[in-house]
Amino acid sequence: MSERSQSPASEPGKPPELPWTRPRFKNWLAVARVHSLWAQRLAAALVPLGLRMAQFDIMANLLYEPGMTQQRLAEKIFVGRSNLSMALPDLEAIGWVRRDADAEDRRVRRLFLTEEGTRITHLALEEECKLLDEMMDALSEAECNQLGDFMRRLAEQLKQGARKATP
Amino acid sequence: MSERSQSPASEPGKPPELPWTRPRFKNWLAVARVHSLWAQRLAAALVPLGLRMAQFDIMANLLYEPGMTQQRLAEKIFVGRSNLSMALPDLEAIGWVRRDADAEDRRVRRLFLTEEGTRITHLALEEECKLLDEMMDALSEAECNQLGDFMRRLAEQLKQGARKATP
DNA sequence: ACATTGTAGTTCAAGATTGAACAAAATCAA
DNA sequence: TTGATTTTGTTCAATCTTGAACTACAATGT
Repeated sequence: MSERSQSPASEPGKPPELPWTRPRFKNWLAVARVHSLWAQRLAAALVPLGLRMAQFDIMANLLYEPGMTQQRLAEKIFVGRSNLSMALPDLEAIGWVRRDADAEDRRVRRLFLTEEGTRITHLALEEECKLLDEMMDALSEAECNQLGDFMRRLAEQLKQGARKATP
Repeated sequence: MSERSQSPASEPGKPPELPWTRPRFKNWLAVARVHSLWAQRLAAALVPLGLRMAQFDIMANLLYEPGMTQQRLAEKIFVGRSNLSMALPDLEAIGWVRRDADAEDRRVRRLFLTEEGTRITHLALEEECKLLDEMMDALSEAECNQLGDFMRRLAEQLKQGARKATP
């Protein structure tokens, strides 16, 4: 397993080696850069729809899985529960999201898109797909799938490590 | 070029197709997920050093390229100039960063890590590399390099598109 | 020289995001 | 039942981030 072939850990005495020469570091940097660029482009594309990124994230996930609790949604979009407690009232006020009481568990609020919310979310997803197609034209279909494969493996590995750190 | 093979754009009348079935969409989602997971893990690893992510981003870049102007640094880390105007005084007060006047251009402030700032940044980079090695063990060296290649191509493509949109 | 234009950095107000402390409801253990 | 624990969501204060308006300086054109 753990090859650790690319880790010339800094030895005592010598000046610590900078990581920018290491392939893993450089390659991961490229991931971070694309993510940032993408976030900017997407956010700009959503402005005409009056949507902010955080709102889009919420609404897209509600379209995909209606009736989620806030707890579950927060986990899915990697955000604190308090975040949703702050954001959802706004989306409710705009009229894009409904929060229904749960019959079984009175603590829970079930989240749904309204009709208008659904419409906007579809529009936003269309914009995202346009941008995505533009960007992904740089890769063949096989390469794109490989990218996905790599990323799913990295996510798996990260979650493993998290389990190890929090037993 | 532009194949656009994976875009079944929603036709009028039919219910719009959800993008989660599309390979490009799913694969990109995996990228976003890994990025979020990574950000969380890294932020947690920096807490013991008393560093926040935004600060680490600044300091790592100053270690890599000392003497940058705020303008240039802002571009490199994809934040607004005002962001740095807010963050840098804190780093100065802590004593991790210096802002020197430029002899040639009196508008400019040249940014440098202090000795202590350099030390902390090296420690933080070591932590990052540890996490990175842990995560990247999921990929072979060749796969890791392929990932980097894909990402650099995506970044290039995105910047192309940005030029088209802002001529 | 002087006016115009462009660039570097700051300030400020508005909006996001977070963690900690909290209340309400459910669950579990006697 | 009662009491302890866990889970769900909210509130609040602190921190982050941003865009627009602003100051100060530099570069350019005439």
